[in-house]
Amino acid sequence: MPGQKNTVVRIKDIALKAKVSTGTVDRVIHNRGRVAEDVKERVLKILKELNYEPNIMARMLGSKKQYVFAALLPDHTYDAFWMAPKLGIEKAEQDLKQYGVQVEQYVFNPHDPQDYVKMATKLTKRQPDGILLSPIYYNETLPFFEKWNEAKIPFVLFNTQIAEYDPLSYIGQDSYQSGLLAAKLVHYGQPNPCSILIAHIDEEIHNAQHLVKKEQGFRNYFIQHDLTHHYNIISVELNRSSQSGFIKKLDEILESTLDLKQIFVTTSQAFDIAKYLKQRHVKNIKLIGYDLITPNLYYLETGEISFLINQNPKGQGYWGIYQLAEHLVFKKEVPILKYLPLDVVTSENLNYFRDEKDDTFVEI
Amino acid sequence: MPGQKNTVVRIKDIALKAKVSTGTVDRVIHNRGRVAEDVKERVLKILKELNYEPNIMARMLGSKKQYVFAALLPDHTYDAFWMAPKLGIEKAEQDLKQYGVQVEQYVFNPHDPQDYVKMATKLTKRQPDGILLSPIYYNETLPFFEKWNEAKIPFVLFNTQIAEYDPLSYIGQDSYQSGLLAAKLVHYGQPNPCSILIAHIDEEIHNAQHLVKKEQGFRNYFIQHDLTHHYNIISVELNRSSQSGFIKKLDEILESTLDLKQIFVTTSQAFDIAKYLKQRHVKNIKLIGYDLITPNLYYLETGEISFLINQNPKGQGYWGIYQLAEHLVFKKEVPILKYLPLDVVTSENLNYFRDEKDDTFVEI
DNA sequence: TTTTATTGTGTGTTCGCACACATTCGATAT
DNA sequence: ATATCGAATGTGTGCGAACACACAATAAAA
Repeated sequence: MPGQKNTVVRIKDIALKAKVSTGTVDRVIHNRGRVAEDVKERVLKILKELNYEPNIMARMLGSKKQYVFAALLPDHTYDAFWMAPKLGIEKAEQDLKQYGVQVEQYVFNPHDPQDYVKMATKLTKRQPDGILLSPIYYNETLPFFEKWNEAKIPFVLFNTQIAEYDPLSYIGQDSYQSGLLAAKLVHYGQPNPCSILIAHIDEEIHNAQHLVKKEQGFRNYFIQHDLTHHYNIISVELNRSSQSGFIKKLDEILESTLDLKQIFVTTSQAFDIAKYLKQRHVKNIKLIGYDLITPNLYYLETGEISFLINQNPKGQGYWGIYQLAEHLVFKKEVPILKYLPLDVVTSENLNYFRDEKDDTFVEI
Repeated sequence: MPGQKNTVVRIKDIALKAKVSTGTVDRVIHNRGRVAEDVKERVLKILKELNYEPNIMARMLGSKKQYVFAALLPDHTYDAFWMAPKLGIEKAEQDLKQYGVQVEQYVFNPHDPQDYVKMATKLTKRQPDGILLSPIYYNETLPFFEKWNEAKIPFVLFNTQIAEYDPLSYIGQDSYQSGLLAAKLVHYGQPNPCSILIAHIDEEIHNAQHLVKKEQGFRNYFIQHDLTHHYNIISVELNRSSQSGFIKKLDEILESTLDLKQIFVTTSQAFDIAKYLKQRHVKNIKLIGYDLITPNLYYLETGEISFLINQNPKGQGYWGIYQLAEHLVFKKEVPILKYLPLDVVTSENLNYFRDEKDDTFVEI
């Protein structure tokens, strides 16, 4: 690499060349003022000339600045899905501990918007240096975005995207694209005409917008590939609050749709349909769902579920916190939008995706 | 987490508690000797008790030790596959630069064992602190393993595994498992009886052992699922050195196997079969292959290739170097065997796996 | 016994940066 | 003219670990 000095440039070197003290250079670098305009110019010029890059190690060591990040996320005792982000957040905290990063978790009842607001308020009072949240309540969230913008506290969204305000970044999946992917898998496994069911289960828990996009993607695959006249795609919203209602509804669909060959579950509750199919001894209907939660994995192993699309929830938590650190601690630029890979998981490659011990292996 | 102190433990704290000086603690930590046995025990105990973890920043700053790693890998101009590991290695070098890590690449002509030995010799002369290599020539490699063991230079293998000697770790995929995965995909897309072709192309370039394991995994899937009487699985070795011979062989197979519905290509040359199928206007044969190289991606987009299994070659390079750093720089324990995830790639989720810019997103 | 290794232990300096504090200098006010 | 103030600049210390060195105590060799 041309022009690249192999001797590392230090503040001292800059000071020497600019004929000032290190203190002055320091003031210029951190823009702390109290430097004559001409001197500042001179130092800035040399800084650029020598391509000065601060030594991160020394910087960290010197300033004992502590960073407090706050994470706002649903309580995993209500929905097991949220266990993974929590683990990711904690892993990130562990990795970043030595850089003075500390993460406080604010968990709320995902069924209760009031609780969401309450915890968000509490979090805001704490005045953290950065915020990570899954903004599952749209309207309730917006006022906080304004507050945080005013207070210049960067926030990162995960799992649920709200595009109206500009977060530092969004970490999650492209729901539309994941619908397309699911459709591809369905189509690949079912090349002949048939009926396909899209099932949204317990939609009010996760943000409904996700599910809509998944369905759009799914349906558009068939439109784009000019397959609409071969496939009869129906969609249904199911609710598990009443177990008998849930089963009755499914019974109805199966009775009225004799050529039903595939079910695409847009949430992580595929296992409930799998259970139903097993009970009814239905063998010829294939199932695709989301998320590697335990009951899903069981049916993936037994074959009731063909594929699970991994939303990498642990990674969402991990990278969310990591983004904040990249921005605040390492002062790097971070991408505004970051979609995580859409992992196709079967019982054959499951091992590499499930959360084993401290596995940090990864795609780069 | 119970028992977790939130105050960071320093050498000073250990020294205080053990009623010795920091120098003594330092000697114990680095096992430099010159410490009375009983004192050593005491310090060690307290070290463990307080769960001491050295401050990386301070460690790096204090010792300006530079690490030289050497990477031995095939020249990507002979086989595009090797571009990705190279990029991964360079990315790791970039990430680790600030910790004083420097990587030297030794590239060889993958068709020439002599060149392999020549570069390995050159590398060995350099006496690097750590070595990363893809040992594609078994016999030629063993003597070097001995030399490196003697010189106590840790080495990491990637892509090709040699189990006889004990490397610091192996980074790559589980070929057998990837065969199973491919079989699952084939079976899912072709539930009805048919013939299936396993094609090994240009096998002498990559290590043949890989391909054998892939085939084993593939065939065993059908055995395990008691499907052998439904499927006729044939395998063939193709060589592209003669284009006409390549085509002739395929013509023969297609003529003699009328119910051929799926082809599983165990190498990254699926695109060549795809090209053939397109030329012959064969529409009803599905194709599964490996690796996201450009020609494969083209046929993945156009639909000739159904799935590609991503071997994550960039990740192999990246994590290989990273493992060395974990061991030598960060003094962490590293897993001996590290299998990278088996990614199922279609045109719908391709974007998240192909190497875009600086993407560092990942599963954790 | 004195000298010389050997072992055990403590002290001090260094790394590059951040930040608190000290100093200089000129301008204005008294 | 001298005190006062504030802007501009310099100096000094600490962060935590690594490592060189100093010194003490003891053991071995003279």
